[in-house]
Amino acid sequence: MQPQDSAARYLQVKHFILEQIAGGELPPGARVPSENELVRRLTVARMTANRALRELAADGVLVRVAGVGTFVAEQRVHAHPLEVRNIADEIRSRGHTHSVRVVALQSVPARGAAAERSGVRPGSTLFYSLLVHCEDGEPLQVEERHVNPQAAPDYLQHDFTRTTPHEILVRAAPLQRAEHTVRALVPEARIRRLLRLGAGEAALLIRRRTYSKGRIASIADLYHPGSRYELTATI
Amino acid sequence: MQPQDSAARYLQVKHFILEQIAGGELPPGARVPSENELVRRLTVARMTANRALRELAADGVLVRVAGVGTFVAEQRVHAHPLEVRNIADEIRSRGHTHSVRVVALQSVPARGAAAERSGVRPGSTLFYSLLVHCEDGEPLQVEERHVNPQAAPDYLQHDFTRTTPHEILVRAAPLQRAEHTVRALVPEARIRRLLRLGAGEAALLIRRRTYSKGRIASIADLYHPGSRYELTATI
DNA sequence: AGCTTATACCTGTCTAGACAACTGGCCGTG
DNA sequence: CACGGCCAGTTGTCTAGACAGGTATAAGCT
Repeated sequence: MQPQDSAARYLQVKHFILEQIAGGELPPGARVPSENELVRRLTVARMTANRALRELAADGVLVRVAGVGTFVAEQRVHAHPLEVRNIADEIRSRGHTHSVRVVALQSVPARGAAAERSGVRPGSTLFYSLLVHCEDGEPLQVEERHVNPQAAPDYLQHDFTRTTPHEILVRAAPLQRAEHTVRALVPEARIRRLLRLGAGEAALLIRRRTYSKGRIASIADLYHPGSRYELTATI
Repeated sequence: MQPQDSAARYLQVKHFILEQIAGGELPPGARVPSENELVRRLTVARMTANRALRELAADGVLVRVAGVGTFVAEQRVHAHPLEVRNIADEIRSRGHTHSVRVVALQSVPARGAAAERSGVRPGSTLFYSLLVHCEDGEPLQVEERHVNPQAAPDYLQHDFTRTTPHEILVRAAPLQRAEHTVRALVPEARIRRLLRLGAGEAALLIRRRTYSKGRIASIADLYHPGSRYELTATI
């Protein structure tokens, strides 16, 4: 078993490909280096390159055609399963650019529904952030989040255009469990404007509650435009 | 490339395991033959056995622990994050009464989008059902379903007020896999009326594709009122 | 008894080589 | 020009062997 800092070779190959997709050197439809090419360039065995490409194909990142080659998959319009995965990776894995707009970032007193849902006593302080994640400039997710200060004391100090809230939380404390609730709704005007939705358009809301050390670490309301986002899961 | 009728060895190994799970010889939690055991019993290379077990683990069928062994995962199909439970069970488990109204039940020619999604050739026959599931008389789900006749030849003969389509399909043929797609939308008038939704209300659409014997067995579009239904998942 | 060590077994990974099957293009033939 | 065959490149798979690292158990020592 390789230690974390020197990842397995097949993971290095996967990252080699994924980074080129994220960086735009490999746009959708582009031909990916063949297995033998990877063998030469990365000095690995063909089986290792094969495993990397095969797994990326299984994830839908690549498309392989026997006898022809391996190509970057055309943009999948849908998301991956309901795993705890951040939207930035999801967008980048489609080869698109991810950008964030920070609408609000502050500490707020816990009160009313938010306090009740967070499980903290009313009056205590919560961190609050409201971000808009865009794919190629188009808003794809509004992330409204309340964070338990005990789970990430330096939450407000981060630059959210560089790291996502989820990454910060994961780094601060291991997340044990996540509860998801998925609903369809026609959002209030505030959310609608941020997502640039029409008046009658529906949104998909994923409310994600993450737990760390037995306490609620964060509650995130993730709004997505119903017309441009869908969740997929395979059992 | 092996021809279809003599599957690849690693697929044979996967089937060898899957059949023992399906047959009950390997209940959840049971220890699966180790890689070396499979090498001896099935006369394959260890890499081949390794790939089979690794893929089954990636699918969540097995759980592997380095240094210990490989085991059948606990409750597979019924505990997946996005498991969409039988709506009848779900309603009854809340202590409410479940009732069904059969709006349509017929065989239809496969054409257009439905044919394409089903993977059957245009012109062949599909079974079609349109049901409304109610909780205490209130519509909670519109179930629009296309069924592959090969998966359940006697589909149209059943009394859907007593058994649900899903139960019939499970009984007719073991379901291998299900794909779910979740979307939010403001439904067309036809669905809106069946759900007794207001003009601007959102609906949660779950499209469920089930596979049996490698073929699509059924495609179901499940519409739910956004205001009264939500999907929950724990990871 | 309690602790340490050796050991057998397990998964995880990597390698080098091999053969099969598919694809596209090149080239010669009719 | 049309057709068929050859060929290089690619993916798909399988093998036998190797080493690393984790885990549980048994043996041995204090």
